[in-house]
Amino acid sequence: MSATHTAVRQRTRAVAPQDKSERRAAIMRAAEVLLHRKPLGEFSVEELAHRAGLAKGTVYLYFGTREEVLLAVHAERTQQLFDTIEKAVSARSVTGRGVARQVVAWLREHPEFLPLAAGCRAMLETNVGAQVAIDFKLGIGVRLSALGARLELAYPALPRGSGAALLMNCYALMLGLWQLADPPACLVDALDHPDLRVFRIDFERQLSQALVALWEGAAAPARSTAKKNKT
Amino acid sequence: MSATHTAVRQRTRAVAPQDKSERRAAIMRAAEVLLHRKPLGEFSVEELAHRAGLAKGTVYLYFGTREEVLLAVHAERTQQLFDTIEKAVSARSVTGRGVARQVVAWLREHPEFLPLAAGCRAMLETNVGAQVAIDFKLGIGVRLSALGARLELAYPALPRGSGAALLMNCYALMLGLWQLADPPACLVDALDHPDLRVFRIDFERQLSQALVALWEGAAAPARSTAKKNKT
DNA sequence: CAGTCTAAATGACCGCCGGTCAGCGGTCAA
DNA sequence: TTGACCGCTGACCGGCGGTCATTTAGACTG
Repeated sequence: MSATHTAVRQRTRAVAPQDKSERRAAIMRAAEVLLHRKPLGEFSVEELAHRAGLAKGTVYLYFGTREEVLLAVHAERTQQLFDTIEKAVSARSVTGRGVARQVVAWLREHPEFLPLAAGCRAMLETNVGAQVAIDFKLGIGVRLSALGARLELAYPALPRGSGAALLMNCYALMLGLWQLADPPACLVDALDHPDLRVFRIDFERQLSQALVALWEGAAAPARSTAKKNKT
Repeated sequence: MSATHTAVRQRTRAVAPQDKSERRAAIMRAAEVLLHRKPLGEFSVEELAHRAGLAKGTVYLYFGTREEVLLAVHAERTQQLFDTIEKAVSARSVTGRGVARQVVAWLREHPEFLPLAAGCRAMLETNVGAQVAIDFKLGIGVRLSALGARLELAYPALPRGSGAALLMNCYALMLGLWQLADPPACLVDALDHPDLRVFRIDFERQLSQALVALWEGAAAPARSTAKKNKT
């Protein structure tokens, strides 16, 4: 009775472990393309599968949930961002401004990064396996610690142990500033309104300036802080 | 044939404009309660309506979409946060540390604020009428400009016109730092892992310190910035 | 090369949820 | 009293994330 299944062309099968990881990677590539074309909210598994040349069910052989696909893509991109920062920090003389310029340039080349980053915590909270979430955070944590330490070496004014915290602050500022200032599509026409003028900021410029402030604030054990608590 | 409708208890009707706005407010109150109880991802209109003692369809008489309910609640809460900041800025002597302490205290009392704030941009982008989005931004923009101006008065070291930008930077940092550092439920057990130690930060402490750095960076026309571009 | 068997791939199907709308009945002016 | 207006309802719809019985590629054996 349930001969509902039609005859089907099946894709060549991924049997060897290497084939499988290639297929997994192919899905992630397709996801990236899709993220370029559509806003995050319209990212559907059906369309992802279609773009990857697979059936929807196949995607779920390689990823647990829709969010895990997105998280995997984001983890990869984040490592690339770390590469960029690492290169900048390894430059002759490290300044907040110099690093900021590199990061801002990288962001411009990867416009899909910030939307994903902004949705990241909600994904971790909502629909991602605990182990996947842990692995994601681990990948970032390891890199962040290492980069923090390297930063302290390259920039001796930094108090010992505060390198990673400085990086987190910078990342946080970047993420939050984008969420505040990047105008959603439905608002672009209205930005001329005088009371919306506040939001017409030069994202890259303001980000740079704020990063420099954080940078210098971390280097100089802040005056008004020093006298008070030092635990 | 379609006498599928059963006999029904109807709620007292909101006829007068005031009744209507009260009902609208009641829905928002119910939404707040729901946000206390459940994570944002599990916020369903069905349950919202039930908690408000209404049918699902009735909610859509007062709000256009699920996201518009959330946005309305968030707008209200944001105004409260502005009130807090305004009070802090009106204190005898304004310091970054003083304002930071007030804000952090307010955040602790309103734990549902940051998750909503983090989802805010995605909501504006995805499923909110253009006019609603504009009104939301307007409400914040007006307040932000005013508060920025007042901040410049209270804190003369600030360059003219940079008050609102400083506030935006502070808000951005707070928002981003929470997204980075506040552990999702599924990660709380794993935080003992050495490579996750980086994320075990004292949110309130790190936020305070970073805010102070931004504050002082804005007050002192940054050294390394001054010599370079000034457009 | 034919036969056998493992498991990769498929897509129809399920349940959930945001959103709709035809109909019910409370309210109030005439 | 009455009838029209309109606030409210909840069954229903469509879309989407996720499942799983079924199909069959293709590895392996003799």
